[in-house]
Amino acid sequence: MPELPDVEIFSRLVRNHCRGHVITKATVLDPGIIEGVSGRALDQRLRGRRIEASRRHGKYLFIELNGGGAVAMHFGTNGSLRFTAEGEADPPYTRLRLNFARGTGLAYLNPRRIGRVSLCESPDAFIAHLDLGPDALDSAFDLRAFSAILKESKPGIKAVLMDQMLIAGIGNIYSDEILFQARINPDTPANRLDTKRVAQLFSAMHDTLETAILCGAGSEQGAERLPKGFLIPQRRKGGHCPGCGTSLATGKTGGRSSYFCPQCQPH
DNA sequence: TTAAGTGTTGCTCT
DNA sequence: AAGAGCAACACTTA
Repeated sequence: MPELPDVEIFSRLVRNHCRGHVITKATVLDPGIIEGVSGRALDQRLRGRRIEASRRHGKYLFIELNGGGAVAMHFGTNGSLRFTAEGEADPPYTRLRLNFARGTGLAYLNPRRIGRVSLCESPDAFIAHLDLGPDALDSAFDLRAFSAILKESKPGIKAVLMDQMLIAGIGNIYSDEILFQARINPDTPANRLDTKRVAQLFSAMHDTLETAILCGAGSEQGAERLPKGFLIPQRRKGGHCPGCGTSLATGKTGGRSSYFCPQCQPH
């Protein structure tokens, strides 16, 4: 679930509610989600640090601290972030909590415990180390750069959109949505898309991701607030194309299920 | 009731 | 060597 739009919402939550706050304590409720440091070391390194900024690259969130360094978060399959008020109990599945003065806090939730939190010297170094591709919404990542990547990729376009080393931020759900909006079949080899379709796809990628952010993806009601014409609310067994009403088709790529309209997205 | 499906990443296998 | 398959996990649906 947490793909680029969802993580963007989390990033804004940190920016709006946590920026400027000093961490008084880091409470590790589940050491399993922390990578590279012990719970004790994490607490020691975070105590007294102030949150300066929040930024996102692909599906990763970076909480930047004064004096350098950042907390890097990945949300796996169903993680999320919640700002907690004074006296508020930890939401279910809270794995880590950053405590601020006056009793407020930031809770990292992760029911399935897939996903992780770590410390890094700098987001840029972290991104380089993981060899992540450009963020899908980075303004420097233009049609020209997008086109160059597709031209050199022969796998199906869906697999290419989801490859974090090529383009960062798009997962199983939004790749289906983007391809539906662009009316392109998920199995089309990326390097076989003509110039016009590549431009349509690039535009659909931007529109879809930006619209999802505007609709508050990541929040509980996110999916329900998506505009008419989106595939996601119908993306299930027995779902129908929001455009033509045709029963959605399903496919499998690398163990991931894809949903698409056989009418609007023909081969 | 047991079994399959879900979502992301990283590893193994071919 | 690219591509498939699976493990990690907890929960829901068939």
